[in-house]
Amino acid sequence: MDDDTLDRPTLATVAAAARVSKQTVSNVLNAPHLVSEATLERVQGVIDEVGYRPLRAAQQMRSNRSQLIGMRIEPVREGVGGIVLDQFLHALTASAEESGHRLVLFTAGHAEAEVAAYDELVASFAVDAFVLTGTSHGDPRTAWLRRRRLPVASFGRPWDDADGRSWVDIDGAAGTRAAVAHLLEQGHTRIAFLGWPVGSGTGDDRRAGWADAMSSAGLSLTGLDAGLPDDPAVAQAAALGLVAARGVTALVCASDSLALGALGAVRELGRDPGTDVAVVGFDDSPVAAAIGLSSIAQPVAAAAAACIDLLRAQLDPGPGDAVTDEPVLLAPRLVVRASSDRAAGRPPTATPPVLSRP
Amino acid sequence: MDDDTLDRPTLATVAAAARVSKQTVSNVLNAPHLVSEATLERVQGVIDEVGYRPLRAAQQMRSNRSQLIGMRIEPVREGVGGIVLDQFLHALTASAEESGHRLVLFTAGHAEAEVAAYDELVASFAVDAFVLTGTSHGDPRTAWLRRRRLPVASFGRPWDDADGRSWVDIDGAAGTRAAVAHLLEQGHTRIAFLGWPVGSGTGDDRRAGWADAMSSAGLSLTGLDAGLPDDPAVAQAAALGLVAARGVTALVCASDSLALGALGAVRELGRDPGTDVAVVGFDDSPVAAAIGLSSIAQPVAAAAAACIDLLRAQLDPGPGDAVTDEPVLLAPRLVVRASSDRAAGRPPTATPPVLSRP
DNA sequence: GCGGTCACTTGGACCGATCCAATACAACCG
DNA sequence: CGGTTGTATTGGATCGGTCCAAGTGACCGC
Repeated sequence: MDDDTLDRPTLATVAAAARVSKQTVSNVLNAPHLVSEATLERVQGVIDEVGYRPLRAAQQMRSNRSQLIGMRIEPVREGVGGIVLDQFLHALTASAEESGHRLVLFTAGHAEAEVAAYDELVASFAVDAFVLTGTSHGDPRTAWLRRRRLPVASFGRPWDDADGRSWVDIDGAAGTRAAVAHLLEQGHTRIAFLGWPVGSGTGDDRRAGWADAMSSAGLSLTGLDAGLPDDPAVAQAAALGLVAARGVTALVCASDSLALGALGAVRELGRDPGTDVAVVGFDDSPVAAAIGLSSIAQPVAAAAAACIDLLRAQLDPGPGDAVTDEPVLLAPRLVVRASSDRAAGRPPTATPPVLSRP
Repeated sequence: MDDDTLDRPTLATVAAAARVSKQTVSNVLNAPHLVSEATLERVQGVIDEVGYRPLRAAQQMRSNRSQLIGMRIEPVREGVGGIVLDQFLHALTASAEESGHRLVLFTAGHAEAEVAAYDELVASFAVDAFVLTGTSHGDPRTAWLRRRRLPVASFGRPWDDADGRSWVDIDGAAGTRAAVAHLLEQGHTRIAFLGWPVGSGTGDDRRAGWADAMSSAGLSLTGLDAGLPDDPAVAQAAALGLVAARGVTALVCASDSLALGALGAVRELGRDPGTDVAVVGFDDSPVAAAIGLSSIAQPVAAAAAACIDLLRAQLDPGPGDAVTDEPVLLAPRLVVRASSDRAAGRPPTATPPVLSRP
């Protein structure tokens, strides 16, 4: 047995071993219908035997396809918020792999630097496509990419219509609507919303769902809506006021961080979370699972798969794919835990507390 | 002005515009000392003007360097535990970029599939190196990679000595020692350890630090050591016993999940966390920051940089780099928050509770 | 003035795949 | 039986860089 570990087999190697030309080997892999049954089998046998795999770089030189998808990740991590993006990244890797692609990561401090990074990746690496996250109003990135006609899919709506229709997002409004419905069912009527200041697309979306469901139930919204930074301590103070002064018995929150603060307020008032005052978070981060907080889970795996589908449609616009180049809006799923479940009663083992330090 | 947006400039394009040969342009970029001042400037000018960048795929064909580093990420996410790895991933992307490399992600269900993925990456993408995480006893991956003489760095000790010395890890024992020291300073003497069952390298390491510091202080370990699955509910029950029945006033935990459970037990007993009973977690996950839990932070950025250094030394073994091919053990940092700080007193706003559902 | 060194520059082969045009050979048809 | 089709296979050019060996002057010392 010769040591085949030294240098990798090439088309020429395989061709020689199978006594055919390089081109025929190439055809076996890329256009099998052009090859006769007999040679097909023989060549395939040699390929398997020597473990031949075409070198992507060589293919890329002629085909201009790298099979790589670029994605930017944040250089630093913000608290709990980044977790959903990380989950998305994991799912995206898996989805990309299913369609023969791989993810390449890069960082960029600010939007300007990110465009420079795109430039470099497109020019030198020839990344085939990009997945964007955290798109915002007037995003310079989408404009740049669009100008170059590069395949793009974004996770999160580009809140400007001009930024194209190639996006996948979670229907935040549907999530908070479901939360309100669940709380109404539990007998609550004074249901407040703890969200971010008006202006962030995502936050406004989630607020809208709450407002919508409340109005539909004939309930007033007055004084039940808070716009806060994504900080548990701030949320705790705000929730304190809502529960103590305004008779609120349930809080729908735009994030698990805010919900964490809300739980703190409930505890501080000596009420029992879940039984007396219900709290629902958003994102279903590991924290929520760990402390028994009801939360709205984003279907990140489905979102990732949808992103890849969008990219595929742009990469090779086949007849069947033309239709799929449409925005995708996915419904989140409410995960009910002890923090909003009266039926569960007071859980026997409970209550790690949360402290905050001035 | 001709439209240079249509096809990207190549070496030949630049060479023609600067009236030199392709090779000279190549030298300008790769061996500037061979080029005269005058032509250097002129060629550089053209390069900047047309925005030329070498195509990585073409470079790779001759140099056999892809500038890509492969890293596997878990297909599914386990609770809070995976967060450190995600943070590491972010830091690694940044570090890799500084040395001109990029990260390629891939997934693999089980170890066997992972080796197959390595095979594919090495053969077709020509990944230059790999970063491993979560290495374990008798890991088939390290053996395979070692056999191929592929540059590898692992984050986390390969607990078999045979698996090489190219690793970076956090000194868990130093972390728990620091936690014990901090708790002794706060006046605690009944300090328990909430960890995982004996057998996991990481867990045993963290336990050893606690045991070591306790012994050094002349304190007994008997009955103060618990080995549990990484689940807050289980930890809560265990902590309950330790505090109520054994007079424990401080708990050092092998993870933030366990610490979360411990805090629950403290609350359940009506004691005040931080003042009456102190709790210290491990990993400093966002949860810890959010709820005011003291925790031991892993220096992931430093670990990532060290991994890249190890890889660089293996990729081009220069004379200066030979020394750096040594294991790296980094000291973690204790972050003190309200859950273990008597001086902080009872925080005014506090206590989101943690519920668990049967 | 002539060989030799040095600094700079160049042409051409080459990496490993794909694309295109050309060929060999059989079958089929009028 | 010549001509047309169609199938199976092949050779050679090509993508855009890097490596290697060779070439061109200028300058220097003897």
